[in-house]
Amino acid sequence: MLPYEHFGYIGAMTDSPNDVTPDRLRKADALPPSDQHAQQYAAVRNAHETELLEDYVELIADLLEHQGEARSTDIAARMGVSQATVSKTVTRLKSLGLVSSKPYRSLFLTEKGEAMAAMSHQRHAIVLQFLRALGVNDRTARIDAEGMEHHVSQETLEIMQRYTREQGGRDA
Amino acid sequence: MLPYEHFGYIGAMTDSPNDVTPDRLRKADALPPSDQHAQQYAAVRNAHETELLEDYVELIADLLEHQGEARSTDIAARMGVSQATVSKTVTRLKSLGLVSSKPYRSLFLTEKGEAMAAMSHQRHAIVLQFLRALGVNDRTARIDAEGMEHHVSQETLEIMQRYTREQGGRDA
DNA sequence: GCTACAAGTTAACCTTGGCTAAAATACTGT
DNA sequence: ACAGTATTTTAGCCAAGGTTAACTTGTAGC
Ligand SMILES: [Mn+2]
Ligand SMILES: [Mn+2]
Ligand SMILES: [Mn+2]
Ligand SMILES: [Mn+2]
Repeated sequence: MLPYEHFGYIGAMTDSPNDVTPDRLRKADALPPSDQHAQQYAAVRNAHETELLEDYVELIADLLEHQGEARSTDIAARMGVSQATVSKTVTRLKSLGLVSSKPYRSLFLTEKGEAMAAMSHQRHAIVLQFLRALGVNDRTARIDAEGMEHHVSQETLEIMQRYTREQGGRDA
Repeated sequence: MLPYEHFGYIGAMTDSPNDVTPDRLRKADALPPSDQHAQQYAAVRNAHETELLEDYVELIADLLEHQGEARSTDIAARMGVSQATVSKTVTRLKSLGLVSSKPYRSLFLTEKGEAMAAMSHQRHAIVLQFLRALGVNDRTARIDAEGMEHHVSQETLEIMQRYTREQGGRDA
């Protein structure tokens, strides 16, 4: 079921055999101090806690804007999961005060939900536009952005934005 | 417990009020076709399935290289989780044929585990070096790379690598 | 106004990835 | 050699995010 039964990638871009990497690059390979290292992983676990919620509220906002309402069938279709899964996640979103709805009716965002959706949307757009500006194919850029967006710091976001702005004028 | 109780970010970089965005940029905001959208999310769910395994084998390889052995105490400290958690995850890694060890002894990678570690390490390095080349602070770059690495396509990796190579000579 | 179908919910189940507390094993110093 | 400490494993717990199957509710057509 899992991949990694076979590896085609390595070797193609492995460090060249006669390695001439200067030391300033090589020594960066050492492990970071243990506590800093732990903070890296903690940040990732943290991002994973809100990731799905962000995608949901963002999608709900998009549906409200582009289709007028956010039905859980549409969410299920767009997320590629069952309606039961959507139902359960929506329950969680409601209990977190991000979404409101009456049973068997369309979904809405609370103030808090809208704020989260706006932030997520903005961040998503910055990452997507950056990837396109870098030269990544639109289809691929959308896939990568969907995952990357949740792991990009404020600092990096700003740099991406600057790059896109400067690069944007060049061609596109 | 979860964030998003308060938002400081928005407004700082929201689309400017008197918006002059040309149409070619604006219309990209439309939702992608439903099935393509679903594939985006599926790709993310997919990445999440192997993410932790990749981080583990990568860390084990690093420990073997830099400390001579990979003890689960060290893994627990570096990952910032309890030893019980490491023990359970290692059981899973073994059942997947990525790690081998005798009970109460140090850990080793199988062939398959080493292949996965090498790939993961390489990808991780490309992303990290790219972020640094972009101008992201090392500490931040490490945090972002730890999460981003699992969501970067081959295509994007190659572009990142090229950028780092070209930009690398400029300053640094 | 019924009937049929679409949409939404609920129940029961599974895996992953965390935790704490307790038990088992290994290691170290005297 | 063995006492005490450090390490590893196990057991029992929990939440998130997924599934299918069965049930409920809403809605459109006739
Ligand atoms: Mn998003
Ligand atoms: Mn996303
Ligand atoms: Mn990694
Ligand atoms: Mn990682």
